[in-house]
Amino acid sequence: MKKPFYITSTLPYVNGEPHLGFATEIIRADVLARHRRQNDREVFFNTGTDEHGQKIFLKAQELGITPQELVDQGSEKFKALAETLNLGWDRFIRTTDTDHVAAAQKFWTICDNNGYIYKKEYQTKYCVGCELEKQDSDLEDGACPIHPDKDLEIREEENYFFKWSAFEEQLKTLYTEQSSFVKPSFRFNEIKGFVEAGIRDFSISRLREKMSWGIPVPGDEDHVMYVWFDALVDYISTLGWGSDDESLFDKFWQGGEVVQICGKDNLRQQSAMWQGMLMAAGIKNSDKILINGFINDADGRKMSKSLGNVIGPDELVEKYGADALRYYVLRHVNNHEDSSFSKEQFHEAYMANLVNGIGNLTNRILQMSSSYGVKLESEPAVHLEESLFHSYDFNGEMDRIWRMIGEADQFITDEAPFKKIKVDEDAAKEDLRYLLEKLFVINYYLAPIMPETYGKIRVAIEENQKPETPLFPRIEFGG
RNA sequence: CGCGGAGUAGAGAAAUGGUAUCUCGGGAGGCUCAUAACCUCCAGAAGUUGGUUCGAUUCCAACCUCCGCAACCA
Repeated sequence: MKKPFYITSTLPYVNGEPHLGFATEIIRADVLARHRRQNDREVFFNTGTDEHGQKIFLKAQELGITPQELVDQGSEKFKALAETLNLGWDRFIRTTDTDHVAAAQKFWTICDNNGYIYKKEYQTKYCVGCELEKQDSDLEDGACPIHPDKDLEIREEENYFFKWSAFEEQLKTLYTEQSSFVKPSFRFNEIKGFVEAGIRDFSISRLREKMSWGIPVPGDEDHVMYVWFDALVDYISTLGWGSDDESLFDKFWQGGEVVQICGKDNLRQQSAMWQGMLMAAGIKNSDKILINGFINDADGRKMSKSLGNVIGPDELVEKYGADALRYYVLRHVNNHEDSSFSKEQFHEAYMANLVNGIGNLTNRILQMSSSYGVKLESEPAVHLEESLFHSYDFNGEMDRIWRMIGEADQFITDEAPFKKIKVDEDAAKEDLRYLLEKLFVINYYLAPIMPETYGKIRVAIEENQKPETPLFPRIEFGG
């Protein structure tokens, strides 16, 4: 019996547009889910939206709508990715879902009962110019960058704190025992260094009178939970943890292999904060945290609205199709490092590897096999264990598959069955049988990556007919 | 001396203590099954300065340049 496989993306904060970075994260999660299913494992693939907190609260005020209306609209944009990117998740959880709210409160209560939550005075820095609290990271030279001439007010309030520092040793032990807990290793080193430097308890509540858009703290009506404490619990609440039926939680979290994928900005939250929270609640830790890099523009600058250099997944999918974007983020977005992105690069990769690569190869093989009357008699063996997706090497697996495509192209040139057919029909047919088998195998490996293309090639082989319309049509570059 | 990462053909990437590989782009040729696709060949690269070594792109040191993080962030 193979171990069940649990994969979750982060829950993007609903106050934003889906961008290429998140598209990469969730496509990779989807590919892993499909790949593990292909390997006969039971899979639970989780995603959703993170919907509480101050930013939502303020934005809703600004728009003159309720926070609930705002998050209802926002979560639809992320839900739509299922169709845009062809994703097959098992649950799209919203942190405003009633079962999640109940689970988050239960999680709080357990941590509290175990002695890991306490109340303490908390100092905040408040800029009277902005009329907002400021984090240290918002400040420049200890002053608000927008109002550097105004002094910051120090305000005190009582907050609940999570006793994260109690888990410093346990976290170190976790990192020692699970030697590849965080991938890649340089990110693992980063978080180890962070924890070894000493961790501080963090605030996990906000005063309701100041910011009411959060999950109520159990037993204290004056406070709501800080958004991170609530949101991270989604990874288990989605499985029914804390509900009447914990069977999915037992199967996929307790009894399964738990993999989380996130961007590098989430390293700390996923691999240290959340792990500490799990320890506090007495729940098993995750098994692996995969950390992606960022996607920047062609000049290496962060994509942002203010720079006007944002390229969204929607426009790419509209022009090139979901499979093309899925292909691109797996092969040309670096497994771990930051990557640059431009429409030119994308177009180039599409033309070279999809149009001229797998698309053209499919046509040349099926053109010959159908006209020579050679059909695939039986399905060849596929060695699924060779896939590098087992070890989360997206780029490597893609290169491996495209090497096979190149070999098939070269075989056609070298053996020239289109010439042979005139002088040695049997030999030519033998070549075609080999090529059909090769195409079948390649296609099998492509299945988790490009589900739509996989289906088309499968039909083409079965019917022994080249696709009526090209798998990947030639497209003029523009826009 | 806050912590960390990265510098490889025109562009993007990879591997490696001993001939530096791949993709795109440039040049030449071949082929005609294929979506002007495919195949072959050619030109073109290790930031700087030292050190270790028979030999360094690889290991070490310094410097230069770029980029993250520093408790909100894919």
